[in-house]
Amino acid sequence: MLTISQVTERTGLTPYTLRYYEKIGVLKGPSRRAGGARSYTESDVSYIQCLVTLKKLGLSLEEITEFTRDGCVMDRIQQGEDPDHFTPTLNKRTEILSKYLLDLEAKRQELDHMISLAQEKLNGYLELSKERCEELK
Amino acid sequence: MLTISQVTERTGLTPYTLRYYEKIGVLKGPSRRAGGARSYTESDVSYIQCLVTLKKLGLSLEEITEFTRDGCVMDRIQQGEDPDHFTPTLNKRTEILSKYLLDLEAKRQELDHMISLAQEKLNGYLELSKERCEELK
DNA sequence: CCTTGACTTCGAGTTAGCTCTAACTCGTAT
DNA sequence: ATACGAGTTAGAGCTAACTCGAAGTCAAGG
Repeated sequence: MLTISQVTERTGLTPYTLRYYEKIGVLKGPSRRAGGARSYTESDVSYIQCLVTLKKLGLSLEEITEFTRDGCVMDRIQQGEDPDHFTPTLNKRTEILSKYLLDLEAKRQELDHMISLAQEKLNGYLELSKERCEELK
Repeated sequence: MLTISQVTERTGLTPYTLRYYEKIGVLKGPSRRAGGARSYTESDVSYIQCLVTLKKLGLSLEEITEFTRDGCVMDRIQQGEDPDHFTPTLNKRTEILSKYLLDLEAKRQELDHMISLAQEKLNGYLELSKERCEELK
């Protein structure tokens, strides 16, 4: 069980931010130790790390909440909870997740495009530098 | 030559946003037609589209300004401007661009990781659905 | 017992990035 | 001529996402 400051070390978020995320419902409140201090599990940490990555990729907290709501269900089923409880919404959730995947893949295409543009420009620079060197001989 | 509303159609930005970007220096002011209305070129549009992509990938306006400052120099050299004028800062710019590329590639790795996580979860759902179907027979 | 340090809540303040309103100026169609 | 639609500026207002300060609680060490 980890304290809030141990979680900040592992995730790069500040304690302010962690408490803020909890307040607005992006994170569920972790268990508490005697005295009321937050006590995080390893699984909490990996969820937060996932959240941080999605943030870096430009998703808003609202989108993250929307998308990761899904993950939980899967985890709960895998941890042995009765799948019948979730069946009614299973198709809906599969649909959301597929949409999420498509979004990610679109993002990857754009990113690949940016990378090749940047590479092109960089090659231009390097060629120019080479020419400059040749001239000096 | 395009009006501001034609540019909004092509880029998805609002006229408010375009003028705002100009005010804070993310975009250079385009030429004007008689009466003072902004008049954009095709090259302006593709620059703005590039900016929008970088935004979607989570870069701040400040980072975008920092990174794309570079592109201009290259374009100006390719358009025949004297490269000697830029030589003093050429190495510096190559360095910035390389860093930019590394950032993009790191982002791509994170994205790939997210994609495979999502795919895994989706497969979990699909398998579960399949099992459910089998049971019904 | 008392200090220290890491936690707690609550609520106010800050920054980035828009978003809109008001008041105005054009060019074109009726 | 006048009304309309699309543009203009300056500046106020708004939302998301933190960020911090104040005041308090608790557990362990001297």
